[in-house]
Amino acid sequence: MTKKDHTIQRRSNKRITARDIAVQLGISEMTVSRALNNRGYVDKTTKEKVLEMSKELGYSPNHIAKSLVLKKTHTIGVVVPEITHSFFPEAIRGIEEVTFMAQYQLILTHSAENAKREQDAILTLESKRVDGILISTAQSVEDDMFYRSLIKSSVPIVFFDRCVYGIGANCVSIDDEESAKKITMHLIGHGYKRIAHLSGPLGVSIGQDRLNGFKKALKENNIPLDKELIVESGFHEKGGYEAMNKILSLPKKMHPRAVVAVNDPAAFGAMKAIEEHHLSIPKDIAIVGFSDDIRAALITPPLTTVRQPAYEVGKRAAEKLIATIEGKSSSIDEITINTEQVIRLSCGCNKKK
Amino acid sequence: MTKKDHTIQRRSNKRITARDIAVQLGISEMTVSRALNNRGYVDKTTKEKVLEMSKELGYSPNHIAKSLVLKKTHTIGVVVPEITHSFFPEAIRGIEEVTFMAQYQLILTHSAENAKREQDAILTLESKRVDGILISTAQSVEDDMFYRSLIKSSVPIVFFDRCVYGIGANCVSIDDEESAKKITMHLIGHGYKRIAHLSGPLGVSIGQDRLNGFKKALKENNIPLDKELIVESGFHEKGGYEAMNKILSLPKKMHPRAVVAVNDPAAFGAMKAIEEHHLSIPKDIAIVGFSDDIRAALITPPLTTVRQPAYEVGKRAAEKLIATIEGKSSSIDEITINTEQVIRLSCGCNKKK
DNA sequence: TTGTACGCGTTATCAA
DNA sequence: TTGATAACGCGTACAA
Repeated sequence: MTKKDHTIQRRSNKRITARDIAVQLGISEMTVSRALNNRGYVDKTTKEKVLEMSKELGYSPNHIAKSLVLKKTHTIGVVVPEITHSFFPEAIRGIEEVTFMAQYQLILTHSAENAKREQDAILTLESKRVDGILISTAQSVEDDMFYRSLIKSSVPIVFFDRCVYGIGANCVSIDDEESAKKITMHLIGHGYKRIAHLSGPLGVSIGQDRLNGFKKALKENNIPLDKELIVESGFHEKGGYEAMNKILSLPKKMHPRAVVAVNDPAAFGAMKAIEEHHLSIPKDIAIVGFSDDIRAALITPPLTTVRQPAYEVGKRAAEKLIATIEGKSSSIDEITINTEQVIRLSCGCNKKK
Repeated sequence: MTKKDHTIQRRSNKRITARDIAVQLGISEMTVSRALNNRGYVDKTTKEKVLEMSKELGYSPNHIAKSLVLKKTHTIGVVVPEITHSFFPEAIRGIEEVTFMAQYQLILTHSAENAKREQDAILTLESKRVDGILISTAQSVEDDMFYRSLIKSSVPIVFFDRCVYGIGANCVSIDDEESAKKITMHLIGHGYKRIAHLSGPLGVSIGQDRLNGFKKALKENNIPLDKELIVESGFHEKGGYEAMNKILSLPKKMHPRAVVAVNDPAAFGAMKAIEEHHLSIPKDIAIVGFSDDIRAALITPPLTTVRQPAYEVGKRAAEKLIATIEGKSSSIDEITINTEQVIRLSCGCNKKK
């Protein structure tokens, strides 16, 4: 039991356990456990010895064993459709800030917009016994059933950004409908009447919501809805480009005077198409996006858009999840985060007023 | 043991275990385990029954318990300094692709460029018994000692992008020095002689490496090094702006004709400073960046830069780590990934040739 | 082909 | 203030 022994003890590459410390000190594992976790009564001297020996042996507590008995992993699963979508790194950052403070780690999974992969990820997360899961769903949402049984399971869930509604699940998202309505109103308020919409995939809630907001704005201003001016573009540049080309292939007098794109990448694609048709933005066609992509301010002309506070969404979702995990919240909430309009040149609204 | 019983069995919100399945079927836990994992001999009929009952009860295998006995978590820890740095989402995406294929999950931690937080993260990852760790270090690297003892521990480590050299660790990174040298050579090749460098923090390897590459290029072309033209800007826009202002506060005839920025954000800041001095890019001062930020192509004038294959870096690092974990690789490698020059207008090199 | 005993590293509980 | 025992859910090794 001399110092030398301790050194020798390290020989094998086996991990040091609480038992090793106990044996070295000639005490029981329980005392070691208590000393290391400040739980129950431990003699001050004993405690110091334990701490010292723990350092000397390079002890690293085994959280796996701890989790098994405590039934708590201090781990949260995060499922996102596409890590590189500029929105998600920001959102993850918000999540991380909250979970870091609360001492949870994050298992990050990426569904690649694939429902099957998403389900597998969630199942794995359950098997890893995460304490809760944050989900932003893939585009190809198939069966509600999976989510319905999921929220009945013992793992707390909070959806963020892309939610599944109507199944009694927690959700933190942008007020997509309201925001889309407002930005459309903004165009209308500046005299535009004939307005097109490049919509997201209608299977995804935000695609549907933004379309609805667009429609509501028209309706409230008694502007008739022209179905040919609503084209599904999806969330990417390519889709925006194609959708806009489709619209521009209409007879000239049917062209829109303004375009509301479901998001900025789609708007970028559309801008390319508009330019290729030798039309000017915003003189011939005004355009607005959605998301305040980092490129929006730099493109020519700078794109008017709706800023989504991604960090805030992630933060609030994580807060709600942790509150639920720790029993401080039992309600089911649908939280919406306010957006902010960023008026730039692409909508041609600066001059008119 | 009738069907009815199974349903009743679900009452409590306790998790279903292999034992529950065994009891329902009147067999042993081991048979259940074997059936579920396709290991050893199991009667075909028995196996089917187990699988069916497993589904019926909604069994989710407890990976925590599994990990404890198998001493393997199928989890990899990732430590990045700043999730939102455009480089990292890409790199994580590369990591994710590899680990997904190999059936590992990712615990993502973020050090916020803080060495202390990074160490805590690594310690926690060790306690969670991850099978390996991928690290991109924080700017404030303090003691090698921590890393030295880390790589001696039982957890395989691979550094990526920002490495700690000279301690015998695996590393996958950009050939920073070579790339910086090449882009500087490119400027020199187009007639620029008086060239400034906005350097990164010299405590970080990439800051040091790029500076060295810059110096080498000058040296090989017998261009004298002017210390006043090397200013530490750090990695952000603000630092680039300030550093450039410092340079522009020199007497006019000491101004550089070209600038090599440590990365694109720093270049953006510098461009702002140059414009505020009513100087034209590239006519008065040419500039090049490093990293091919998503904004580089859109800014005016478009920025010449060095594209870093972030996805590739992440991918290779993950491959090396998994190979090490699974005993298919035991060498210590320093892998460098080639970069690619993206020549745009900011360097004024297009016209001259 | 199936079952039994034991161990993985930790903590809760109760006794000393 | 400390220790012995059992348990968390699963897999290995061996026996049947």
